[in-house]
Amino acid sequence: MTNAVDADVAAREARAHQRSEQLLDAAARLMEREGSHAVSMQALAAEAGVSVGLIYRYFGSKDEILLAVIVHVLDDFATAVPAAIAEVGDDPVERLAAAFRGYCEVIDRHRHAAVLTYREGKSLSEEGRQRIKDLEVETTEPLRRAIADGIEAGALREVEPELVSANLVLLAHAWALKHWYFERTLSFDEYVRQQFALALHGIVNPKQKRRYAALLEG
Amino acid sequence: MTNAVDADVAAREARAHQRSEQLLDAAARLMEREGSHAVSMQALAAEAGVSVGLIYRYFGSKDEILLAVIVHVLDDFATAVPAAIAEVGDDPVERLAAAFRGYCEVIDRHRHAAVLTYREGKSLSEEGRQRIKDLEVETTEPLRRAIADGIEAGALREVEPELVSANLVLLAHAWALKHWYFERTLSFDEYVRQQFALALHGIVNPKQKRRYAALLEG
Amino acid sequence: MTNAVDADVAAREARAHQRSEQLLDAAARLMEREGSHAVSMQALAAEAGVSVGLIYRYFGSKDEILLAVIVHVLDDFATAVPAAIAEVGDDPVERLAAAFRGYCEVIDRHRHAAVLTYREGKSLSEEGRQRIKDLEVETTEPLRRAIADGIEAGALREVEPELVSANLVLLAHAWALKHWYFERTLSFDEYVRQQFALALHGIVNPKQKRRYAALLEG
Amino acid sequence: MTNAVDADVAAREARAHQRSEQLLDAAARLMEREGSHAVSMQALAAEAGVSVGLIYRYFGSKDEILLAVIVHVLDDFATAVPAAIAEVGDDPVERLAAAFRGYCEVIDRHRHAAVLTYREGKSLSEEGRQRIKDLEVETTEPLRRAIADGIEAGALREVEPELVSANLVLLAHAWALKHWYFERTLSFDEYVRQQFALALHGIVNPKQKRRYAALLEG
DNA sequence: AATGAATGAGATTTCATTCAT
DNA sequence: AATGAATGAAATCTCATTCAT
Repeated sequence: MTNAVDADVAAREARAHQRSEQLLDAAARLMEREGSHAVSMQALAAEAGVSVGLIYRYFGSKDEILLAVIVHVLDDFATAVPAAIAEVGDDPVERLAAAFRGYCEVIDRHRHAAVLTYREGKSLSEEGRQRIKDLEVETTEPLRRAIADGIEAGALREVEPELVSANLVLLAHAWALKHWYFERTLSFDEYVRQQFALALHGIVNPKQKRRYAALLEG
Repeated sequence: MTNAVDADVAAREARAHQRSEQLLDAAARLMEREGSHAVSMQALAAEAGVSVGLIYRYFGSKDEILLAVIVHVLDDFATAVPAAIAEVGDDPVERLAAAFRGYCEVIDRHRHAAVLTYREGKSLSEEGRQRIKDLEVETTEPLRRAIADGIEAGALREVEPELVSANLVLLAHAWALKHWYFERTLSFDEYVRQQFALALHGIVNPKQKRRYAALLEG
Repeated sequence: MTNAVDADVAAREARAHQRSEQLLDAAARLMEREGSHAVSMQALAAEAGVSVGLIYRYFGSKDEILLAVIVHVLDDFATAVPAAIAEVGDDPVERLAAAFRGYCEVIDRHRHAAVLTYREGKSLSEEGRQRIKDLEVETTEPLRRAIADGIEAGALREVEPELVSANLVLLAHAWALKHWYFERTLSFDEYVRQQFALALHGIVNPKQKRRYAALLEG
Repeated sequence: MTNAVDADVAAREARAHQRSEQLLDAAARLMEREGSHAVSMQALAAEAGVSVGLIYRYFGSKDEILLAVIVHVLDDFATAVPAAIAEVGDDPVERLAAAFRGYCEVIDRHRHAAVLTYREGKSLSEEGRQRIKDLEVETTEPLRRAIADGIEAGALREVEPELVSANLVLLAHAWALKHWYFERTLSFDEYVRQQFALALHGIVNPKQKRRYAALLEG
């Protein structure tokens, strides 16, 4: 008996989760197509093929949806970046390259949603803003770590990991922020390679340049 | 007779220009204080000390004001960056440093308005969007030029001026975009120097490093 | 066969009655806790521990529930007031006192629901409004009767039983209507005694004052 | 010049006041006709013959309108009751009678709005609720005062002025609350006289009954 | 040239009611 | 008999824009 009830609860939760995803997907699609300012509840309902009222069963307010979209992206970072790092060897610079590429790929997947972080936080609750900041710090940790490791291993100069990782994140975001500009001359792959090469030139230990020649060429 | 009419026209245009400035200033102040989402026509009128109706005598619509604010910032670039360059000598790297600093200073002056460029342009007319893009290209020209000169002079490596200048612009904008993050650890001066040092490391011709030691140290 | 069917019908009706009670209790609890404006169907379902859908099996609409809550209070009067009277002797004034106290006790039991009677009846059906009025007349009958008896017995002055009973009902309701005011200075018992004393002073036959001295003192 | 500006400001304020009155009148009319639950912003706008948006120039929210309607009634008490008292002589009982009649007349003028005070205060701000309570205390002061004077002068028994005045207020409100009931048998004048007579019987000093025979007869 | 009252469309949010399971 | 997801109308409130003065 208990099992049956448990199963019911589980099934319900699964459906609820599915709905949430459906709504977040619709929100992302809508931003993609109409721009992120065009996400009205009516439009979202229409895009998701549900009624306005239903959205409020899954999200308490419009801001909550905005927050969820952002968190969704940040969650993707939290999963994808470590996974990308895990695929390469122990070399800290290669790990950094993998992390940067992973970061860029997530941005590319959520090009319009990714920009939301830069929206003025007035609409977000203080709590939501804090959560985002925490997640941002958390998701950039792999970058900072790889940089710090690289410095310790003598592969990189004595740079400020905080600043350098922030810059790399910014370069990743730039693919979304200035997409109209970059896409005219660069493919995604070229963008990633060239930007990383340029950044690496800025931080690599000059004595190790030969070792990272491939990465430095872009 | 004609002269009198001409004088009238000139006077009128002068007043009109003054009014525009007054309104754009008010808009900037408002964004600074309340965030750029809080700029309603009513709030703008109150801030500028005029009536709502009057605003429509000088701007056809709210979007036109948005456009004007952005153009205003871009105009500041067009004036200030060349001026900054003119103050230093002929060395292309020093010119680049001056240009970057000039760019950052403009951003710092219009911290909230500067972010508007990244706003999705759906609300802007196609014409307006094009104008902004043209101006952006124009205002970044000094950076591109300094980089190209630096390469030609052998001070810089053979990098892509388009990409590098775009990155420098991005770093300047980052002072506005991620201000909450950077201001915790860096003053404006430190930000400018450290970012430029890092960027310069990425593009300087290794053989010229000694010459630019001061700039490279940040 | 018929008997079996009858038994079924009886069982069903019993269950239905139980459910109704459960829902009305939940409604009362909800009003008590959140105020009577906060009774939404969803909240009611949650409070009663049933589904929204189920409520519609027992009540055709929200207004029907409102009506039922009111009727429930009035039913309590219909039961409790005669019972209170039955506990005292034959003296009409003592019967009146008992009736008033009984009336007040019902109000105190349903403090929030009692106020609903004063809600504007636009939401109630004409039929429902009529039913409430009829029940109100019916439940105040014991008061009227006691007053009439008191007059006939010479214990009370020649007052208008209609008006006096209406006033006593009002004083009972006032315990709910102005509870925030009275509870600051009076306990329920004090309220009942003092109000009745005051009212009795207004209607007692002066020549019988000594006889009712205890009640007149409050 | 200053005078002209002052005149402008004064004229504007006068118009604004007129608008407020117009809106409050419309709200009162609407309650009268449709019941106080039917006052939606749309309906109010339609009734007042203005647009929805305009209402928000004069009142910050719907609750503010509700509050203003209530305050309007209470203000009427504050004016009318002392005026009514001023018309009669020095006798405290006659003053009390005048006050009660004044109170009832205000209620009769705002029959539907008067009931709003009994609405659950959840919708009112804490500040608004406090203001109402303060005004209620203030407007009932003349009644309390007359009663206290009557006791001191030996015209009334030693009753509790707080309780008795609350009851008189309640009787006045009852004309609105139970209008459907009383209007079947009593005119407004009869209602006022009979209720006051009854109440006076409850509080008059028995030795002074002859003196107030007229008032005691209703 | 200037005002600001007035408009009304549109945004977010709630909730009584229905219906497939 | 019971569920609760889903609906959609209606409510409150905002704000770009217009227009009489």
